[in-house]
Amino acid sequence: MTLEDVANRARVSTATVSRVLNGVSGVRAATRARVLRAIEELDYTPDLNARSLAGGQLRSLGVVVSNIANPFFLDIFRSIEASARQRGFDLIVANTDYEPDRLASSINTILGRRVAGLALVVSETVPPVVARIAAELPVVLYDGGAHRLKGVMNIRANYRGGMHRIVEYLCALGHRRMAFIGHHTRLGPLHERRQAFLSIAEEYAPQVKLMTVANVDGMAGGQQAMGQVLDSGFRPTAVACVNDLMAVGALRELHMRGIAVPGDVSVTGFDNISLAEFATPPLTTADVPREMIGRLICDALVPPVGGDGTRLRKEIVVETQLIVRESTARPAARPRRRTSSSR
Amino acid sequence: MTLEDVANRARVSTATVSRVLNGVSGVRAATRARVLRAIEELDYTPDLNARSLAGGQLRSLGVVVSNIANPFFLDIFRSIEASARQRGFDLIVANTDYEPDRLASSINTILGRRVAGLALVVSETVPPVVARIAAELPVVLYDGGAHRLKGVMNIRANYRGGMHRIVEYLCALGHRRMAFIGHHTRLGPLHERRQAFLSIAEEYAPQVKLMTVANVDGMAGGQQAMGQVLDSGFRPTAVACVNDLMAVGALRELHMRGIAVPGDVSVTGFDNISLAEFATPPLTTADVPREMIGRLICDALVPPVGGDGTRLRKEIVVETQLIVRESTARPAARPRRRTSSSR
DNA sequence: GTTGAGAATGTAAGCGGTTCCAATCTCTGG
DNA sequence: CCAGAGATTGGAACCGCTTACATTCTCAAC
Repeated sequence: MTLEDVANRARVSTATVSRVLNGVSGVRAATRARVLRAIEELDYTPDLNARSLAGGQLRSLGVVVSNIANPFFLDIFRSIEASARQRGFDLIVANTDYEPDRLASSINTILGRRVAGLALVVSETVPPVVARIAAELPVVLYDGGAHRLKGVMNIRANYRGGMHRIVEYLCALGHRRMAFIGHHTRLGPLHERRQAFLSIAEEYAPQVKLMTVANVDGMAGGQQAMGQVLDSGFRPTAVACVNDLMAVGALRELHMRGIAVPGDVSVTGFDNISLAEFATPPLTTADVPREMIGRLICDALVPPVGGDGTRLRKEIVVETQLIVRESTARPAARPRRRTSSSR
Repeated sequence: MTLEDVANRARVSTATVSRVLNGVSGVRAATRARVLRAIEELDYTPDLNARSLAGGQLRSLGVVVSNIANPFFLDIFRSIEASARQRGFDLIVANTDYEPDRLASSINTILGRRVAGLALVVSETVPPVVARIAAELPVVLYDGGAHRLKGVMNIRANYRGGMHRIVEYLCALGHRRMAFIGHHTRLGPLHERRQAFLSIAEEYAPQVKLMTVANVDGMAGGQQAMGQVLDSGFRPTAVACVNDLMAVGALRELHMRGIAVPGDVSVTGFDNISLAEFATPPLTTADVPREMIGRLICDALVPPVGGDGTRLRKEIVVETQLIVRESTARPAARPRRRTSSSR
């Protein structure tokens, strides 16, 4: 089924069919109806490849995510999709599994499809080639870390602030021995997050004892990391995890070892994925407004219907919000040791 | 950057560049090298649209899933992606949220991109139009229910068998009052699953007491459904859920009401998503080999490198496996009521 | 009935590849 | 040294659609 078939059936030229298809004004109502009927009867589907080749409006956006299995990324993806669909765009996704190499090749594949815009929702540091790409089409980077690329809009959550609130909260509860569980800490943005924990913890409680462990993302990674902490002999009263998924894994390990949460150890996550609420116990975490982020990304990529005079904003920082649930509490009442011996 | 730019730089014709790009034999090594260098220097990316328009090899597959937020579908998707990537194919996804209308439009969008094959991993009943599509390209349907469409290969898990094992197991433990929690039971395949539970339970324990509740997919849906069961006054000793995600939601509700699992109530899931293992308590469930399913789907869609004489098999049924964890146990020792009164 | 502006529709040139077929090379054997 | 088979490479048509430009209609005003 091609445009020509439709044109023949409707006894018009392909140009007219194209006009009808694209809602261009200047087609007589009767003609339009005839064309629409022909389209209907032949149930014709335009070839999107030919369309974008021919220079029609690009109607799709590219999205690259680090780990689609992590609900955090998935939620953002879904939010972008919802916004995009509303504007008549569809999405092309690629997943990198945190491998910088795959980031580059994914970007190429997507670019090969001539998308209208590109969203990089990744925790890897993006290659410099992105700056060149940004000259040709709108590019939005989520969580790109400090690297500020020319022409690339940066959206990020204030992780430092969120972590600040979490650590502050834990300290206020009385915790002094803490551990941090993360993954892929060699990757820029993720490393940064660990640093944030360290510096904030240090600032808040100079006498704090710390340990950080890294592993792979996911529940299994969190469980394993928690095991490492416990096996090391270090007995933190609180464990902060880089995300909720790992926190759930940590909870499991604690549960299996008969360590009560929050009785013996408090655990915190980050992101506030829906699972956080369904964990046992429900996780104290920092909410990252993924829905809003997805919307912002889409807004940035789709040329707004109004004037195009407005250039992209350089950076948008989204705030997080501390969500206190039941995985955190005051530490067990034994840290008096030092105090009592001094009296 | 177009083919022509590369051709000029390498001092050859576009035809030759194309041959190099597609690995067609019959290009002198020296020429090939020259072309490759030009490609490198210009860092040229072929326009996939133009390529598929021109009738080159189609290098992408379309996948439609019902609910990408459900890890079950996500896992299958990822498995397909892994297999596809290995063969040099990439994926175009669409999500229907269980809405039959969106199924139709998703299929159109994907077809608009001229994919090499189409996988429908959906719980909705597929529209008859699919049969027509199947005449043009390979189509695989997962979980398509009873509707056997001409030319469409059907892959499905033996849900009935899995449910059989679950119910059998629960009955063997001594359960007689059971509930079933599902979602979207008006959709064919999902309805079938509920029926399977009903008929099997009936067969196994004629005196069984049953209740079935339906809601939306997801943890929240499971929690709500569990609430409905309890509010109704019915006190089952075992609750079977249509999938793990809903089971986790059910667990949460039980936990909040102070009902012990498996002490007071046993709970089972289905699918064996990774979360099942991390739930509290870990879920007894039926493992559906998603990895294998994804591979089978990909194998069916990608024309095997060997002879093409082999036509698609009509149907493949994948077996499930009972995974016993800690969410199930014998019912509390009070169901003697009837027996004791008769003595 | 003409005329002419503006509306409606048709014509045809690409968009960036692939591939059939023809043209040109490269060699081997006579 | 030349013919001719086989290996390389170039030329150009075409894939399905959009769009600038040309052509044809329509109809009000003269």
